[in-house]
Amino acid sequence: MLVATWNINSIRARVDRATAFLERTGVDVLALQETKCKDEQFPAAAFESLGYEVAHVGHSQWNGVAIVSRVGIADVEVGFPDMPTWGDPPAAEARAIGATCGGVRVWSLYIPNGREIGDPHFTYKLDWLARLRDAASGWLAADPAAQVALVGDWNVAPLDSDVWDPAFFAGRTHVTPAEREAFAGIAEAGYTEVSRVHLPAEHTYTYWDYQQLRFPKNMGMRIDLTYASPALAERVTGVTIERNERKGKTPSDHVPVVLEIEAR
DNA sequence: ATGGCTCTGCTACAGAGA
Repeated sequence: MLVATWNINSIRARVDRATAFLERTGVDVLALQETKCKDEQFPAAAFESLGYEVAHVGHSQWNGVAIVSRVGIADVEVGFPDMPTWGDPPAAEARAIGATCGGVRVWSLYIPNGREIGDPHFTYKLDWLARLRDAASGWLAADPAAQVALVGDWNVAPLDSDVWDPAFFAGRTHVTPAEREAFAGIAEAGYTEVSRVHLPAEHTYTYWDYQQLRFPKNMGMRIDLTYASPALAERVTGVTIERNERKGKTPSDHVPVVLEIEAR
């Protein structure tokens, strides 16, 4: 089974890319982030005509996460337990959706950006990751053999070698010790970040800014990552970063990351 | 690939992204 994650940066602007990607790769489960639309605006028919089912949550032009699956999509859950809220009045944002697909509990996650160090959004980001750690820890406590994939845009570069120039990021978000510790909390809860296990090379990126010719110069970041529960991690036989999806006309600034999972 | 940002709502620009 193939499970992929992709920050698509508007599903309406790139639905043709997404469907072409599914047809080309045969991915069974695709987790999307930054769909940037409301539920009724999501182009579900384009996926359904290819034999996929869709679960989506989106409230506005911001955020939005989805799971697209051709191996079932059961027990859809919008948001995880005790997920932090944002705004005034406080409300749950469309940043997490879970579903059981082909026997794997897949979570499509869009971790808050944080904006600037010290910004309330930065505190929100750290809190969001801490609550996710607690939820993920609970899932393993309830079932140590759980098949759980936490995939998405984490907005954290765990290592200095995950960004094109650590000096550029000094004083910026995504690389601070606080963010990296919050990200590591998921590992401390028992999960393995499987993309690095299979793709350990430094300067392996999943995102390149649209500005300043960052992609042709390969000045990117590795922020689209996958935590797998112990029982799932041992079934992951390979990971692929679909770098070519950053090329061509109107790409997303992120590319898909594909996990190959062996059958049980 | 041969270039120096893009999406949304809205219709002028502002907010957000990272």
